[in-house]
Order: sequence, then C-alpha cells, then structure tokens
Amino acid sequence: MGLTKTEIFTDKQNKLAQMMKALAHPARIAIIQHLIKTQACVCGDLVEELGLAQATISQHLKELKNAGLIQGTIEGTSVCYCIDPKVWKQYKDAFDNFFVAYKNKDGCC
Amino acid sequence: MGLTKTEIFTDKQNKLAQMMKALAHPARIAIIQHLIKTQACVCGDLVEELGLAQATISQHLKELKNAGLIQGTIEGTSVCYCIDPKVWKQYKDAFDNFFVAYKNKDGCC
DNA sequence: CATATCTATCGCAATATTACGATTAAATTC
DNA sequence: GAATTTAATCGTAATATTGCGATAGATATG
Repeated sequence: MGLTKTEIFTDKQNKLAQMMKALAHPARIAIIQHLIKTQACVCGDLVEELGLAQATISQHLKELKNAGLIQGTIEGTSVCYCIDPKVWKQYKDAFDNFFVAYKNKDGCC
Repeated sequence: MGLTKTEIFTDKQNKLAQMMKALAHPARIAIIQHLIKTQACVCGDLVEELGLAQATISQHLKELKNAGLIQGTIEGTSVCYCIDPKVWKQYKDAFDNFFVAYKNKDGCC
C-alpha cells in the first residue's frame, strides 16, 4: 500500500487531485508567486530567494514542469523559467469548476 | 528530511499549500463531490460508493474534517457529514486569489 | 442485557515525498 | 582546451501518505 488506487476514480478526479498535489507544497507556491512577481522569467536566484538547497529547488521546479505549469528555456549557462499561460488557465478553470459546484443550501447538519 | 521546512515560508504560503494538500487525493475529491451531489448529508454509504475499505474512507474523512471542509454530526448509529459552507468559501477565495494574481503578459520565454 | 450496526482508531506494510550533499552535464569565459 | 558557472541528476536518510485488517466504542434493536 502507500499506493493511490487511481483505477477506481474518474479521470477528472485523478487529474484534479494531481493538480492540487502539484501546488500542495509551500516551496512550489512560493516559486510560482515569485515567477508571477518578477514577471520576467527567473532562473536560479530562486535558490537565494527561498532558503532551500539547489538540489531541492531543482526538484520542485521539475515537479512544476511535469505538471505543465512552468516552462524552462536554456539561456546561456542558466535556465529561464516562466509560467505557461495556457496550462495556468486550465488549472484556474478546473479549480473554479470544482468550487462552483457547491452552492450553499445551508439546510444541513 | 522528508519534513517540509515551513519556517522559511509565509503563513499564507503554508496555509494555501495545506489547503491544496487536503484536496490532493482523488478519494477526497470524490467524497466532496458526493457530498455536493447528495446535498443532504451522507454517511458511510461512501464506503459503497467509492471502492475503498471502511478504515480508509474514515481516514480520508478525518483529513477533510481536520482541514475544516466538512462537519460530522452523529445520527443514531451512523455519522452524517456535510460541507462547511464558511470554510468552503475561505478555500474558494484563497484559491481564486492565488490564480487571479497571474495575468498573462505573454512576453516571456 | 445480548446482538447487530456503524464508525473511529490502532498497527502494520508498501510506497511517496522532502531535503540535501555529491556528482555529472552543458555552456561560457579566459 | 582548462577553468568557471549553472542546473540536473543520483544516492541516501528521514518522514509522510495510502490502504487495510483487526479491534474498540457507541448506539440502536431484539
């Protein structure tokens, strides 16, 4: 065990859960927010900005890249990361869609 | 290691990451969606609805309860769960706020 | 009160995540 | 081409998560 039983859920449920997971770490939230703030792309100064080791930042960047949220383009010896607007919108829409489904009919418990 | 370094992030970042984590599992997404659908509160028929063992469902319910997203009231021998509208709105607002921060200035990488 | 029903909790096994030092790989600079 | 800079990857340790059987606790029903 320790293995999520994805077979028993719908694709949408699995996908949404994975999207949440991609952002379910303060470092990844911080990275995204830094990318938003310094709108021009940012490279490895994330290591200085956050207080984590280079290997750790690189790992989080990899997860965000796997999630599709960010892109990295090589620029000389460093790598320039930025948010993928298209995927960002997909995330936003998926989250909006999830949260809008519940209307407070406050007649419960 | 294996321990998130929460000290180096802001409260908001930690909180948002934790909110994401609460929903970062398809079973918890499915539970919430089932609670929305059967708007009247639902009890342990979640065990039948999803294909997970009773102990596992109970654990996920506990996490959702810890996250504040759901409430449970004892009703005879079973427990009736429902979404907490107030916390739901907090989540919705926090997520909206996060996603709205990025405006596509498509002049990047 | 004995029995049945439903849920929470315990204990365990398997896997995943987080973090980092060390190393490797690629590109620039001298 | 050697040295430097930057980022990715490997390997490892510590902790967290997922899932479930078994058990315990609480409430109803006979």
